[in-house]
Amino acid sequence: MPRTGGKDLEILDAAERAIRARGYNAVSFRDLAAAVGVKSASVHHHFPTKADLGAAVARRYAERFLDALGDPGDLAVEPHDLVGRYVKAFRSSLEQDGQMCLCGMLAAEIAGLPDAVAAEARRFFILNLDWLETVLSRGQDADKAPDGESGRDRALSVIATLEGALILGRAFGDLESFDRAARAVNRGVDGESPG
Amino acid sequence: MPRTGGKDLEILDAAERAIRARGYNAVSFRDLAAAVGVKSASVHHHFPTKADLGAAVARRYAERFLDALGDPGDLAVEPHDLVGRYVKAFRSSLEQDGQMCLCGMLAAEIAGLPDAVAAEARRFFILNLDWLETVLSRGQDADKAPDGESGRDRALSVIATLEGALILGRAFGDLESFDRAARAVNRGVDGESPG
DNA sequence: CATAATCTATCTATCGATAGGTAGTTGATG
DNA sequence: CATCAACTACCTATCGATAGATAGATTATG
Repeated sequence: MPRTGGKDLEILDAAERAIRARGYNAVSFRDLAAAVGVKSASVHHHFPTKADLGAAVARRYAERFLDALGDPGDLAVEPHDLVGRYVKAFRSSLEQDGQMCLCGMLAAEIAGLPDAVAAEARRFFILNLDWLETVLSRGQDADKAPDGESGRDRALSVIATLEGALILGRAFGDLESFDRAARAVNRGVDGESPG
Repeated sequence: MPRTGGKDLEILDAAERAIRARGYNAVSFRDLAAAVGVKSASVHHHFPTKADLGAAVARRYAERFLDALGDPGDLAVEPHDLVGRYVKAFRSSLEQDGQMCLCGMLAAEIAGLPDAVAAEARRFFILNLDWLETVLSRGQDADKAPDGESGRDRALSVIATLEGALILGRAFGDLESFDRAARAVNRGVDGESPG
């Protein structure tokens, strides 16, 4: 077997976990090396610079995240359920040791990041907006958006609410704050004239 | 005159600016000292430890932020206008060199912060939720919330959306992303059955 | 044997923090 | 008014720890 380098993945896992917990600038090669059970020089062997490592972590994260969401145009799944899946993807961040969304964290720190890392973070949001816009455009039969708000606008507000809900969940250290903040997302999608 | 120590304020200003731009862990005493025109030892004279400085920055930020919002129970101002003022307070962050909300940044990094700093960040959100809940309870005449959603829930979603909108605005480096994401906040407050 | 992976050892730069000293101001005492 | 103690705000110099990164030797693998 060609062996796809299990250590690479171990390092990426450790780096992702550390960045999501404490931020890019609070992560060191020595910490990661200790977590994986090697010396820091070995981490440099797999990822020459910290920017290389950070960009690789962000790229893998975005890819995995989008894969888990599935096809936004899948007619076998209702838009409502796809949005529910989307909310759940964010919620699962918090469930794992109260972690942030990796790219939400990176975007907050963006002014202090290497260009390559910042670019990957931006890419994550572009891909997410595209996915959400596709889903939301299916759910709206034109009469659902009489206020001139575009699907892109709704996609932006959905992502914003969920990233912010993660921040609140972390600040208060609970899942309930996230759930209560994120409730508005479902309401906005199911249709908003109750009476 | 007792001289209220103008240098303290200069240091707090520089620290707030740096943390909001790049995060707590990307800020050093030497950077701040250089920005203010003194040596790093002098910064320690005013704020003995980094935790002291971080907590002082967060406390002042929360106080100033709440002061700017004014009285949430002021009957001379419509709830709609108070929420508009709230959105504007967040938007002004982005207008100043694309900065994050200080406490949004701290909450994201919270797992890597000294306890005293984390506590101040939490306090910011408590105070904001209280303010918003007061405003939103005025705007709802019960028939506006038939879905069993509490004022606290709405307050959580408003803050979440705005913190997330700042993240998007930073990721894309523009004000438009923020404005489009934040539009949902105004819609949710003005009432949501367009007719 | 050749290559990949890991090690030891070390470099330079910077981190937060401290020690000790020097002006300049303030306030009380004689 | 003159002197002295106390305090404030800086400074220089340095500490031990850690940062990212590199060189070169060693080990393991195919």
